[in-house]
Amino acid sequence: MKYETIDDIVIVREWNSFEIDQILECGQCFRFEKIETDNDVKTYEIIAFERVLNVRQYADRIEFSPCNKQDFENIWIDYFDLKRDYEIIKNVLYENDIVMRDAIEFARGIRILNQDIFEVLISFIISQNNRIPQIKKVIKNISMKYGSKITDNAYAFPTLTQFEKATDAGLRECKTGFRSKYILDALEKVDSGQVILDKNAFSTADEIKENLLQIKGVGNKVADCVLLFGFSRHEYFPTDVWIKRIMTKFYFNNKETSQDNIQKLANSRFGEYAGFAQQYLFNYAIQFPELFKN
DNA sequence: ATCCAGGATCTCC
DNA sequence: GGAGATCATGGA
Repeated sequence: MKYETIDDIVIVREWNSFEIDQILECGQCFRFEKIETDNDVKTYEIIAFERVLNVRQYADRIEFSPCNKQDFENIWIDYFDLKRDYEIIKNVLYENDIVMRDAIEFARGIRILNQDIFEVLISFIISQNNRIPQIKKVIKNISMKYGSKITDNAYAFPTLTQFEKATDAGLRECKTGFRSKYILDALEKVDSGQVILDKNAFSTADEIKENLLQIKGVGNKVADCVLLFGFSRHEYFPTDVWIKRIMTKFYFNNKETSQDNIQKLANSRFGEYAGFAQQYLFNYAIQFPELFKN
């Protein structure tokens, strides 16, 4: 990947497996806005790591702005997972798997973002029994209420310290609903050190998961999302209703099966790339909901 | 109006 | 250890 810096714009001219609309709209993150998409350029605005980033993708270049060289190298290369070769992953997942082939071909430009762990934790607590547009609204409400103002209309996701003034009533004003008590429990346990959101604090991913599961409102699926999207544990395969539907239909001959069987199949078939497979499949499933209507 | 959503928990058996 | 109700909120 080659890039250069002009004023406050970083321009990438060579890349593979990067389509900004697919990366953001595939359900892994919530703090973005589509500015425009036409034939020449796709423009999105992202809020992450206390910054607002504008991404403009043309046929021959991708522009990141405002962005200096340091931020690009210290933050965004990791955030967009730009050092990983997704062609290798896709080739492995392709083998002997016509379903994965279709899912990947449908969105070859997906990448798994490396997001802030704390933000991922709170965001996916909010995601339970909820819809993506509503999740985005709630997170935006929370950021406006407790987070720092970055620009005129962009607020950073609150830090743990900023969340200290959060109350049940305050969170409910942000439309968190019944999840407010779960958020408060997460905040308390992270603050006390009972739950540790540090990539280096545990030797195995299963220990991280055990640690996360102590939080009231964090179950198997939310924990797996935090592991995959926050802790960069790409072998985890978050199994929500959509994954259940698409796995049941295409890998279990449309016959209902247990969560455990789905996990086992994902592990044996996708292995260390299960998390990537999950994102291709999830994205594929939500784009064709009519496939799963009985 | 009724149903359901990137689930988890509680209750009951 | 599985099945069913419940949890806010809002869009279809």
